[in-house]
Amino acid sequence: MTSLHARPAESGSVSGTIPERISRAYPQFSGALRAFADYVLAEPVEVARTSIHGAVQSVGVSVATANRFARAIGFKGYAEFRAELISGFSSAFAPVEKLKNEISRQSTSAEIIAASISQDLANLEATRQNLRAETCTEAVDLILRAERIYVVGIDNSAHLAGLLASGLGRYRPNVRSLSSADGAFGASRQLFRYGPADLVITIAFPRYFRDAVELSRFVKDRGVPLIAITDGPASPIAALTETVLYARAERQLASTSNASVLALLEGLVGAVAHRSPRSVEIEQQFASFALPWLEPEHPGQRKPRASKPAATKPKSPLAAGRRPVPVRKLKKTPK
Amino acid sequence: MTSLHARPAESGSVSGTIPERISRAYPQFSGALRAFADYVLAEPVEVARTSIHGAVQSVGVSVATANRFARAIGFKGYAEFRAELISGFSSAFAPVEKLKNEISRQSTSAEIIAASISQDLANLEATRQNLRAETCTEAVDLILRAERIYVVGIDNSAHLAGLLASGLGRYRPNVRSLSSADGAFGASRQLFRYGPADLVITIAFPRYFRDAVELSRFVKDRGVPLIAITDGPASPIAALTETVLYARAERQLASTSNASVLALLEGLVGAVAHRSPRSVEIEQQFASFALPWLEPEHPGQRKPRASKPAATKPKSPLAAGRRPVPVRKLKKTPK
DNA sequence: TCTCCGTTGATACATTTGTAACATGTGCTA
DNA sequence: TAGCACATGTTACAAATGTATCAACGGAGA
Repeated sequence: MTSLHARPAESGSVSGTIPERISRAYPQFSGALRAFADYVLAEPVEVARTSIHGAVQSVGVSVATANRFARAIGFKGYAEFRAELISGFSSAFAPVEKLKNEISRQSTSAEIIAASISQDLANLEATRQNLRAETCTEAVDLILRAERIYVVGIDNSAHLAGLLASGLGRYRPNVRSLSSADGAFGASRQLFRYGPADLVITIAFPRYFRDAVELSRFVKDRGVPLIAITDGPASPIAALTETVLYARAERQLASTSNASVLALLEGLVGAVAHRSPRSVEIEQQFASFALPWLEPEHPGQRKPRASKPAATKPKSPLAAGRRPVPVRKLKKTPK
Repeated sequence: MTSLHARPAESGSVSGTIPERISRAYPQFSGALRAFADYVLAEPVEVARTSIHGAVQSVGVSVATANRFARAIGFKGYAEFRAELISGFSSAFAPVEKLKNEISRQSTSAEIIAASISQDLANLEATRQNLRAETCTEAVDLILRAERIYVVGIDNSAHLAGLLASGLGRYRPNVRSLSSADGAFGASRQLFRYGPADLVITIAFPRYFRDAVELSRFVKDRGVPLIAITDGPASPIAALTETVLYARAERQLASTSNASVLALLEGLVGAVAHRSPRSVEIEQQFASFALPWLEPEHPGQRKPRASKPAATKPKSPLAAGRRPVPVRKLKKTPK
């Protein structure tokens, strides 16, 4: 990508993703080269994880062929090809890296927002990959079993705590979060009464607030189950409990990104809903209960926005043709 | 890919995904090992694509440390670790796309959370692509110009409104949001006093609450500038103002996804910060002001033994003095 | 202060991985 | 059949990558 210096520019295929490059060069290929190219397309991970020798062995061609292949699609050598192949797995990464360094000069607002969102893409990607199956199950179990649930979050995390609490509150009774009115002291007054049948969920991201850590340690010491939601094993609350969910929340423009954390929390709520016996019913009941407060849905469907034709804007693909679905059915019963 | 799972754990940490292994071994780690582990978690792609030498260079530890790290989490050597790391990328990719549509059967909690996050990835992608440069600039202008700012959000969006308000509050005076204590009536009491010099930001996603729509219409009619944050041109509040920011927030498991909306909001705050003259200063002042409430650097972590306190690379001036991955400086001896 | 111990990095060495020169083989044309 | 062009494989060598040993450093305890 960057340092293709002094190459004899024989073919035009010097950029693009690996599959693109391959299909561009494919017509000229023959025999062994095609075989290898096919294999790369079919089993990119296998190719990525082994060396040139390993790869050719699976295909039955020679190392020379593999090497020629890498050059034929525009790389300096096999090593460069492989490195690029690996990067390709993480789609979100490439653009972010660029943007990261480009901010801070004169950038338009749209660019900054885009960069910020890009970084969240990378965060989400990482968060998803770092999920641990066991821990997720355990967390959901704990939530379903708990008599009372208290969500602790300070400062930034307070809002997240509120969102989590209100999400869980749809399926579980007695969920509350540390509100700014309580403060840590008020929280401790509440938590003093919590026991092994209850549950505390602490959300803490850098910069870690001491109150959050101490409240968590306090309840944990008293035998209250604890779920920690934080950014990595190095976090002070990760050490307090077995049940830790990690979200990556890095941010160029501020200390942490709440968006990726929220994505994790919403996923968690989804998982709880999925295992709650009456979740569908509950949603539907609420939907009809809330009806009077809702803006009347355009009756029937798709009435063209008559009077005020906002005709200035082209219809964004965002809303292209689909009405938001009020309630999604989750047919599922607990095991 | 995930097939290492099944086998019985014979000697401690010999199974599981890389992040699992890391978090299991993490408590015993210290100093350099932690630094390297953090880097692996933070930049897995970078680690995967370069050799052991390249990886350690980015962290600032020695190759020996990286090698020890690989063994410590149960691999025979660094090469094996790297191969496994690479495989890990794919496992997350293929299945998730499927899951999106296949939920509702027996899915594990981790699968559901992963699917949920995947959907948010798609949402973010769409949101980023649909940004309109003009609108973004205009929104930021409005925010910077406004004397007072009121953020309106009901139900779900209330928490988002709170987050936006507290984000903007760092750079602008007189920002408040509709708190649950106020209710719509309380809000109207406030907004009654707002005029053309002020600004209202309304966040509304399906299901659209009538209160949000009416409050917005009310203020707009009185000449108060309005920024709408919603899901598409079909939204009832999109029609009320020119300045509409769209976030895609579709969700399989619930009516809307707040995460992608939040990503947009955080981007917006970032853009405001970027154009605020004293944003860096403000962040730093706050950082030192808040110090007493923060957890001191973690107990087990990073002893100041090297007495080279993390010679961090210079970062964007906007980044408030935080290092996601500490780059440790090696003392280079000339050969 | 000294000694012990754990942690870490430097470096020489072993191994793996990639490259390029050369060899083989096949099919075509004269 | 010789001669050539092209595709492919073999293999020696070069470069890179990974490993093991050992020394330096700093802290804890005598």
